[in-house]
Amino acid sequence: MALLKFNPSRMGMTVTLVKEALGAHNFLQDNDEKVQSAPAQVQQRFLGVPDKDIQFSATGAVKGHKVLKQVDSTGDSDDNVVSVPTSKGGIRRKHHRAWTLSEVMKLVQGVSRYGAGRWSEIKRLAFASYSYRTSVDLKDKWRNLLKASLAQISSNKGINSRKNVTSMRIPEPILLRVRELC
DNA sequence: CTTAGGG
DNA sequence: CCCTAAG
Repeated sequence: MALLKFNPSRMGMTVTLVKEALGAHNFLQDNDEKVQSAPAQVQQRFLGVPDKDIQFSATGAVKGHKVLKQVDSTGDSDDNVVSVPTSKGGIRRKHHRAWTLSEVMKLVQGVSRYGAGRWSEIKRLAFASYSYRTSVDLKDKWRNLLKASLAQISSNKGINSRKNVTSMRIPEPILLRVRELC
Protein backbone atom coordinates (compact mmCIF):
# COMPACT_ATOMS: atom_id res chain seq x y z
CA MET A 1 0.00 0.00 0.00
CA ALA A 2 1.12 3.46 -0.66
CA LEU A 3 1.48 4.89 2.77
CA LEU A 4 1.60 8.39 1.49
CA LYS A 5 4.04 9.29 4.17
CA PHE A 6 6.60 12.04 3.88
CA ASN A 7 10.24 11.89 4.65
CA PRO A 8 11.23 14.08 7.52
CA SER A 9 14.82 13.54 6.59
CA ARG A 10 14.24 14.93 3.18
CA MET A 11 16.33 17.92 3.97
CA GLY A 12 13.71 20.49 3.23
CA MET A 13 11.80 19.52 6.28
CA THR A 14 14.94 19.02 8.25
CA VAL A 15 16.12 22.47 7.50
CA THR A 16 12.86 23.96 8.57
CA LEU A 17 12.86 22.05 11.79
CA VAL A 18 16.43 22.96 12.49
CA LYS A 19 15.76 26.58 11.94
CA GLU A 20 12.72 26.41 14.15
CA ALA A 21 14.71 24.78 16.88
CA LEU A 22 17.43 27.33 16.65
CA GLY A 23 14.94 30.12 16.78
CA ALA A 24 16.14 31.49 13.53
CA HIS A 25 14.36 34.64 12.65
CA ASN A 26 13.83 36.12 9.27
CA PHE A 27 14.89 34.75 5.96
CA LEU A 28 11.98 35.11 3.64
CA GLN A 29 11.75 38.70 4.51
CA ASP A 30 12.31 41.75 2.47
CA ASN A 31 13.31 40.18 -0.77
CA ASP A 32 14.41 43.04 -2.86
CA GLU A 33 15.52 42.80 -6.42
CA LYS A 34 12.96 42.14 -9.03
CA VAL A 35 14.37 39.30 -11.03
CA GLN A 36 13.16 40.63 -14.28
CA SER A 37 12.61 37.88 -16.81
CA ALA A 38 12.58 35.01 -14.42
CA PRO A 39 9.82 32.44 -14.48
CA ALA A 40 7.74 32.86 -11.36
CA GLN A 41 8.44 29.28 -10.45
CA VAL A 42 12.12 29.79 -10.10
CA GLN A 43 11.82 33.17 -8.51
CA GLN A 44 11.37 31.50 -5.21
CA ARG A 45 14.22 32.83 -3.20
CA PHE A 46 16.88 30.64 -1.72
CA LEU A 47 16.84 30.69 2.03
CA GLY A 48 19.33 32.96 3.64
CA VAL A 49 20.43 34.43 0.38
CA PRO A 50 18.15 37.34 -0.35
CA ASP A 51 19.95 38.30 -3.45
CA LYS A 52 21.85 35.45 -4.94
CA ASP A 53 21.81 37.33 -8.21
CA ILE A 54 20.11 34.60 -10.08
CA GLN A 55 21.37 34.14 -13.58
CA PHE A 56 19.99 32.26 -16.52
CA SER A 57 21.71 30.20 -19.12
CA ALA A 58 20.89 30.51 -22.80
CA THR A 59 18.33 27.79 -22.46
CA GLY A 60 16.54 29.68 -19.79
CA ALA A 61 17.33 27.22 -17.05
CA VAL A 62 18.27 28.59 -13.71
CA LYS A 63 21.98 28.82 -13.41
CA GLY A 64 22.30 30.04 -9.90
CA HIS A 65 20.80 26.82 -8.68
CA LYS A 66 21.67 26.41 -5.10
CA VAL A 67 20.92 23.26 -3.20
CA LEU A 68 19.93 24.44 0.18
CA LYS A 69 22.57 23.40 2.55
CA GLN A 70 22.30 23.05 6.26
CA VAL A 71 21.44 26.73 6.41
CA ASP A 72 23.16 28.93 8.88
CA SER A 73 22.40 28.15 12.46
CA THR A 74 22.55 31.73 13.54
CA GLY A 75 24.57 33.63 11.05
CA ASP A 76 27.91 31.99 11.61
CA SER A 77 27.77 29.60 8.73
CA ASP A 78 31.11 28.33 7.51
CA ASP A 79 30.38 29.39 4.00
CA ASN A 80 33.36 30.47 1.97
CA VAL A 81 36.06 30.18 4.53
CA VAL A 82 39.72 29.86 3.80
CA SER A 83 42.28 29.21 6.46
CA VAL A 84 45.11 31.66 6.31
CA PRO A 85 48.29 31.32 8.35
CA THR A 86 48.92 34.50 10.21
CA SER A 87 52.34 36.05 10.38
CA LYS A 88 52.74 34.90 13.96
CA GLY A 89 51.93 31.27 13.68
CA GLY A 90 48.23 31.65 14.28
CA ILE A 91 45.54 30.45 11.93
CA ARG A 92 42.74 32.79 11.07
CA ARG A 93 39.66 32.23 8.95
CA LYS A 94 38.61 34.54 6.23
CA HIS A 95 35.08 34.47 4.91
CA HIS A 96 34.24 35.79 1.54
CA ARG A 97 30.84 36.73 0.22
CA ALA A 98 30.98 38.39 -3.16
CA TRP A 99 29.10 41.64 -3.25
CA THR A 100 26.21 41.59 -5.67
CA LEU A 101 25.12 44.47 -7.78
CA SER A 102 21.97 45.00 -5.78
CA GLU A 103 23.99 45.18 -2.61
CA VAL A 104 26.22 47.82 -4.10
CA MET A 105 23.21 49.76 -5.25
CA LYS A 106 21.74 49.65 -1.80
CA LEU A 107 24.97 50.86 -0.35
CA VAL A 108 25.21 53.73 -2.80
CA GLN A 109 21.67 54.74 -2.14
CA GLY A 110 22.20 54.52 1.55
CA VAL A 111 25.19 56.81 1.37
CA SER A 112 23.28 59.25 -0.79
CA ARG A 113 20.51 59.37 1.79
CA TYR A 114 22.37 59.30 5.04
CA GLY A 115 25.84 60.36 3.99
CA ALA A 116 29.13 58.51 3.88
CA GLY A 117 30.28 57.56 7.32
CA ARG A 118 26.87 56.74 8.72
CA TRP A 119 27.53 53.06 8.26
CA SER A 120 25.53 51.90 11.23
CA GLU A 121 22.49 53.78 10.03
CA ILE A 122 22.84 52.48 6.52
CA LYS A 123 23.30 49.01 7.86
CA ARG A 124 20.10 49.22 9.85
CA LEU A 125 17.98 50.69 7.13
CA ALA A 126 19.16 49.57 3.72
CA PHE A 127 20.71 46.30 4.88
CA ALA A 128 18.18 45.21 7.46
CA SER A 129 17.66 41.87 5.77
CA TYR A 130 21.30 40.96 5.48
CA SER A 131 22.59 39.26 8.58
CA TYR A 132 26.10 39.42 7.27
CA ARG A 133 27.54 42.71 6.03
CA THR A 134 28.37 44.63 9.13
CA SER A 135 28.82 48.35 9.22
CA VAL A 136 32.53 47.72 8.86
CA ASP A 137 31.89 45.72 5.74
CA LEU A 138 29.93 48.59 4.29
CA LYS A 139 32.74 50.95 5.06
CA ASP A 140 35.28 48.66 3.43
CA LYS A 141 33.12 48.20 0.37
CA TRP A 142 32.70 51.91 0.03
CA ARG A 143 36.45 52.30 0.17
CA ASN A 144 36.75 49.84 -2.70
CA LEU A 145 34.02 51.52 -4.67
CA LEU A 146 35.83 54.81 -4.42
CA LYS A 147 38.98 53.23 -5.66
CA ALA A 148 37.07 51.59 -8.49
CA SER A 149 35.36 54.80 -9.48
CA LEU A 150 38.65 56.60 -9.66
CA ALA A 151 40.32 53.83 -11.58
CA GLN A 152 37.62 53.97 -14.17
CA ILE A 153 37.69 57.68 -14.79
CA SER A 154 41.26 58.14 -15.93
CA SER A 155 41.16 55.36 -18.48
CA ASN A 156 38.03 54.31 -20.29
CA LYS A 157 40.06 52.24 -22.73
CA GLY A 158 39.86 48.82 -21.16
CA ILE A 159 36.55 49.11 -19.41
CA ASN A 160 37.71 46.24 -17.26
CA SER A 161 41.37 45.50 -17.11
CA ARG A 162 42.19 41.97 -18.21
CA LYS A 163 39.91 39.15 -19.13
CA ASN A 164 38.44 39.68 -15.75
CA VAL A 165 35.48 37.37 -15.94
CA THR A 166 35.34 37.09 -12.21
CA SER A 167 33.35 39.48 -10.06
CA MET A 168 30.71 41.65 -11.56
CA ARG A 169 31.67 44.98 -13.04
CA ILE A 170 29.92 47.88 -11.51
CA PRO A 171 27.87 49.97 -13.92
CA GLU A 172 29.45 53.31 -14.64
CA PRO A 173 26.48 55.37 -13.44
CA ILE A 174 26.94 53.84 -10.04
CA LEU A 175 30.62 54.64 -9.94
CA LEU A 176 29.89 58.18 -10.97
CA ARG A 177 27.45 58.61 -8.13
CA VAL A 178 30.06 57.23 -5.82
CA ARG A 179 32.39 59.95 -6.93
CA GLU A 180 29.83 62.60 -6.29
CA LEU A 181 29.05 61.40 -2.83
CA CYS A 182 32.70 61.15 -1.99
C1' DC B 1 29.18 49.37 19.95
C1' DT B 2 30.78 52.81 16.06
C1' DT B 3 34.05 54.91 12.94
C1' DA B 4 38.49 55.03 10.66
C1' DG B 5 42.68 52.83 8.83
C1' DG B 6 46.10 49.66 8.27
C1' DG B 7 47.07 44.75 7.44
C1' DC C 1 37.88 40.31 4.80
C1' DC C 2 40.20 40.76 9.56
C1' DC C 3 42.24 43.34 13.44
C1' DT C 4 43.07 47.34 16.17
C1' DA C 5 42.83 51.96 17.78
C1' DA C 6 40.05 55.83 19.49
C1' DG C 7 35.77 57.85 20.48
